[in-house]
Amino acid sequence: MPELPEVQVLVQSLQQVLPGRTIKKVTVCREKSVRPDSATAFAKRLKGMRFHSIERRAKYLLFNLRSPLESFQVLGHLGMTGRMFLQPKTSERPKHTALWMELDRENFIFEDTRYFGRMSSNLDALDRLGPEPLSDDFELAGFREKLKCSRQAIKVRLLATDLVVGIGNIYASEALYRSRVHPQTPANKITAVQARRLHQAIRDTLGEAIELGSGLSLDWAGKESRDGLFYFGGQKGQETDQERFRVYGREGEACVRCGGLIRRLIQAARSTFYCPRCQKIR
DNA sequence: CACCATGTTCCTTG
DNA sequence: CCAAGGAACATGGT
Repeated sequence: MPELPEVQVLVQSLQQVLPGRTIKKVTVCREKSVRPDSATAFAKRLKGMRFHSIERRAKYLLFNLRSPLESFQVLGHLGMTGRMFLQPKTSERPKHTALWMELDRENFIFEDTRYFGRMSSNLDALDRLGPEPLSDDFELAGFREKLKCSRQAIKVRLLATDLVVGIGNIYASEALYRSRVHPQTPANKITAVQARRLHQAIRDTLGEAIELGSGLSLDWAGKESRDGLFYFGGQKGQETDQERFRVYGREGEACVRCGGLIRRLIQAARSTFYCPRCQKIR
């Protein structure tokens, strides 16, 4: 479900419903979904803790937990297919529930079909992250400097987490299209003008997606097979990916800017979508 | 059966 | 040694 905007919207939603609630019990259904902690130690450590607040860093959710005796953070990552939501205690848990927490009247569910996601009380993953794209730490000057250090195609660079965090396969194509930069441009060949446009396009693309997602009502019961949130459409009758994305998933369709045909190519074993007429190399 | 899929890490290749 | 490319993780949809 997630790239940065989807995680941000989820964090905002959880922040509305979790603070103040106590974890009565943690059940780990899939041991590998708690890494690198031992699942039993993780469950034991969380029992009795209370949610204080939830934050986001890159695509990680950070749960601030407190008790009269201690306070610590737990990290969550949704991988490709993770979802988190509250469910009435009487509801049937999803088939691919990775772990669940018993709260008061409801259960907190971490469901993850492909099990690439995880939860952990080990925060080491946060150490190696680049700047947040929507914060002041994401400076144009630094962005340009880092681009100079690699000949890798810009699309592939955007997916690494050292240049800037939070951009995934969908928004990489979208941001490049907006800034009219060809996805195969070597990073060190990006001009000053292109870098400025791309820097702005990254912020605009992610920011607008968060705004859109923040306005959708959520399906907290987790009944929708698609998603309780807004990735790939959210609720029926709402805006779907077909309206949200300008190039992603639109191979063969007409570019809304120039009418040319959107093309798909493979970079680092993943699809990239772009308009060959709008996005020229150099 | 084929191919595709929102993320990240690790191993191999050149 | 380094950068870049690709496989792996696991499950499902079309």
